[in-house]
Amino acid sequence: MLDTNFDPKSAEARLYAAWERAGAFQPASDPGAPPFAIVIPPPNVTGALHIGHALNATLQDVLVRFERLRGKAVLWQPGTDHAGIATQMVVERQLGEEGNADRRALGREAFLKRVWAWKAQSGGAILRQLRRLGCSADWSRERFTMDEGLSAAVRKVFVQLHREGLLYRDKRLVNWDPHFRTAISDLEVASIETKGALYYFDYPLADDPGVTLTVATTRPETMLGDVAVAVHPEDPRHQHLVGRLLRLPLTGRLIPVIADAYSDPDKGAGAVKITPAHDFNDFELARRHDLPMIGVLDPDARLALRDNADFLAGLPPSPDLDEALTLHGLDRFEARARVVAMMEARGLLAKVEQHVHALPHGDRSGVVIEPRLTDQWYVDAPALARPAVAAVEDGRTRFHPKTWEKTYFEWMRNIEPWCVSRQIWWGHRIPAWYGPDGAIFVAETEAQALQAATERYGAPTPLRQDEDVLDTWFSSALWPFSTLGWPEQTKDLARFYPTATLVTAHDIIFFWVARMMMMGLHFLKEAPFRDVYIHALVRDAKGAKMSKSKGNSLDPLDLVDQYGADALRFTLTAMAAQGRDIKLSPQRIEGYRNFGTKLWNAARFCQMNECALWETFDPHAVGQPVNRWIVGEVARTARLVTHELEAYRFNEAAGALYRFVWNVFCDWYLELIKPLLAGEDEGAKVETRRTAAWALDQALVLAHPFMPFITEELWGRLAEFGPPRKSLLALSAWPDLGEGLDAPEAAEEIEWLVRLVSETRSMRAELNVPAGAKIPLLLIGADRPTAARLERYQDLIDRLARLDYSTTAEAAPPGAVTFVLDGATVALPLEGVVDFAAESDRLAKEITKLEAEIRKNEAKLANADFVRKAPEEVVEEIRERAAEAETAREKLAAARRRLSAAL
RNA sequence: GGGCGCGUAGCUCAGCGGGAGAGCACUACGUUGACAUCGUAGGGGUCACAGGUUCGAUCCCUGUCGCGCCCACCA
Repeated sequence: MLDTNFDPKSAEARLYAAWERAGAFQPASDPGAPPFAIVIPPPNVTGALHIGHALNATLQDVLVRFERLRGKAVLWQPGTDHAGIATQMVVERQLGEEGNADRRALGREAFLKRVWAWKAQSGGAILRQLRRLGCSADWSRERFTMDEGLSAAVRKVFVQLHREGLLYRDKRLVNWDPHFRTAISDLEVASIETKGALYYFDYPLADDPGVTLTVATTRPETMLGDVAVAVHPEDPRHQHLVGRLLRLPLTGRLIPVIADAYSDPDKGAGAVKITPAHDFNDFELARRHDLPMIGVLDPDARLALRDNADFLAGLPPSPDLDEALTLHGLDRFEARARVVAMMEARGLLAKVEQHVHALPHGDRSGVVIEPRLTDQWYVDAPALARPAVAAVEDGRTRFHPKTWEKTYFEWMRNIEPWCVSRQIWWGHRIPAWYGPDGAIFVAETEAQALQAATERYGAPTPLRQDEDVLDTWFSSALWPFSTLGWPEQTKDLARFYPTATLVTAHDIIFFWVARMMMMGLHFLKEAPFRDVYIHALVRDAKGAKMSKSKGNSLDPLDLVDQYGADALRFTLTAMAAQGRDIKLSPQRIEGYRNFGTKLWNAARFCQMNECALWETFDPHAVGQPVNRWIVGEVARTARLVTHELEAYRFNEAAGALYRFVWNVFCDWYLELIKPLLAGEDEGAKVETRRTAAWALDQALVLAHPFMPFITEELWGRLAEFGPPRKSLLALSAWPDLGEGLDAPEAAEEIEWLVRLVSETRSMRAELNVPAGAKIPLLLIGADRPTAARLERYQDLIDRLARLDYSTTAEAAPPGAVTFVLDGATVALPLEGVVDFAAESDRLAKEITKLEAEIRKNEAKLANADFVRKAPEEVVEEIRERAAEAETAREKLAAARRRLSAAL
């Protein structure tokens, strides 16, 4: 016998082990089974599960379990990401906390050993946590972005793109993170509103120091790298200065005034200083005007002046220059203050204004990003983006909800070259080697590079490998095919690529989805997935994105401990409506935990009543109306849940299931069959037991994707009294019930019954009839079939509505309260039990309500346009509604008259 | 500056052209042997505001106000 509660703590691990033992998570070997593959968005290998992962994984597991039950060969590919900067950051912090030398002092090899050790220690924890949620990924295929196979894929992609001219080395401005001392991509930069100051500097003319041109800057320290001042070509204020030379204060460099439309007469001082090595716009402008580029910051964003040949070139010695050189080695912000002071001392600081502007910050380091001129590797993203855009345009890949396609297009159509090299150590080392003359050899192995070098130099020549590693997202971009064995042409690759659905949050559409699309289309010629389901972000109370670094994340494992995995899963699924972010509350989870308990106790009831599954049970063959009705409801619910899941409306699917189990099966069906189960009619009893068992069984299957543990447990436990199960629930079959099971006449009958009971209960409660009091019920003016129904369900009605007896009658006795059901009047003789004056008031209120309804409907029907233009069935519906309201009003008015007479 | 989304019951949120919904919270009643993690009944909403389209608008369009997010060249 089942306990009154499901105990997740004792059951979850046991059930999970049973699934794994049965190989339930491996794709079906049946070659005829249609494939269905999902690759997991690989979490950071050293990370911990947060609520966003829980949502993401739950939705994938719902789909995967659903499709597995539908008989597909399902592969949920799990794995983890090495997460370059993030992981390196963690280990560097550890080194710091231990008081150890930093990574540079430690050396590359020793440092990497540390990271691998950390990975060995903490890596995989997050995947174990996913198991606790019930995730049915095929763990036997777990991959890691830096394992041997995936690394081979990375090298192959790098080399091939390079050979095709789609990957190249270039010297351009990059977003430089001075904290990590590495380049980062545009995407890893976040604009943050920052308070600063706008400084107005006067730059004197070289041959007429009395005349100055004022420029405004938020970054005074970069003036040391100025190479020009630009004014707008049509700005009358500065026309006469174009072509003349300014003497840059502090350094004495002679720089030209040039005309360029980039300069906005309305911004700042109307003339803008040009520092090509430290500003993206200035860089472009310098290219147009063939200006030199003078970098004045080192990798730590300190001023680099002393041994800086670019900076010193052509500068005559001077006391000013000597003073400027004292800034060497100063941090950029310190230098900023010093430069301002030096300019002020020379009377060249015109003014200072407070200024708020958006500054780029490293999303990991949080420091202000410094544009810096460096050599980096770039992927020709604009070229790769074109097919990726086309694939979504023509519907080969579809986003759900569709609105995200706009975001995708917007970014893809304006994409910039992707800087893929990183000056860190944890990651895929760039497979490029340099010869003594600077020649570059890109090859998948060092041996191949050396071979190429030998050919080039005519003799074996030592090469130096590129020190940098690749952007983490470079390997993630290959995930849908590298995990399947590519570049080998494996059976898995042939079977599961392209994958079916990608499930992810919108914050990584650019980082990941777009890049998988680019790489998948380029290397496999097919988009990596047919559907992209974008789910909500789980946010904190303030609506801020949850993240480990902010420390505002909830721990899903705590919630699992507290409520069970099923409750958390059902909650997340039920809240996963498209298009809105989720704010999670424990109360909500509690509510859905109770739903599990409800299902459990429904099963317990069935068990107590010996509702065992009958192997040859045919739902088409049941005869009792209540059984025919529930069979139809099961079929309807199965169709609905299927339909909603196919459309990725997880919340609708969960809602349909919830309503069926609680509001239909428990609230009504189980109550309605109690007399049958306790009755004398053996035939009806047997049929009802089998039907109840069948309906519950179907419900378990339908609920399994959402609540795998409790349903699997019930599936097993219920078999203790019936025929043995052929398989675990996880490997059973999804209901495929057509419309042949619908039983409209049975449904109408049962719904009438439900309304009669509900209305009667409502009446009793409203009139404060004590819950224990048994009262009679009289049905007046009923047609033959309705009267027959009353007779057929008399016992049931009496029980559910707590009646003394129920019967048909000619007329209501004088002292009776009444209500109207369909065409008939229901009378409850309550003389002496209720206050007739109060009842009269109640009737008056009801009548007023009905009159309002009648007026509304009649006004509609009187509107010729409505009758002419509205669809026939709508007009008909309003007519019926009006007629019903009118009958009800008449009956209630009559009742009120009787009541007055009785008083 | 550009874009996306949201303002519906006390709270968290569904719904989205034809009679306003759920969960929780609240009120009253209830140990009718599945379930008190429960049952029965109930209160509670000019569906942000203003225009428009329509026979009909919470739903579609426009605008306003409020809130959130993404993107954007640091004068």
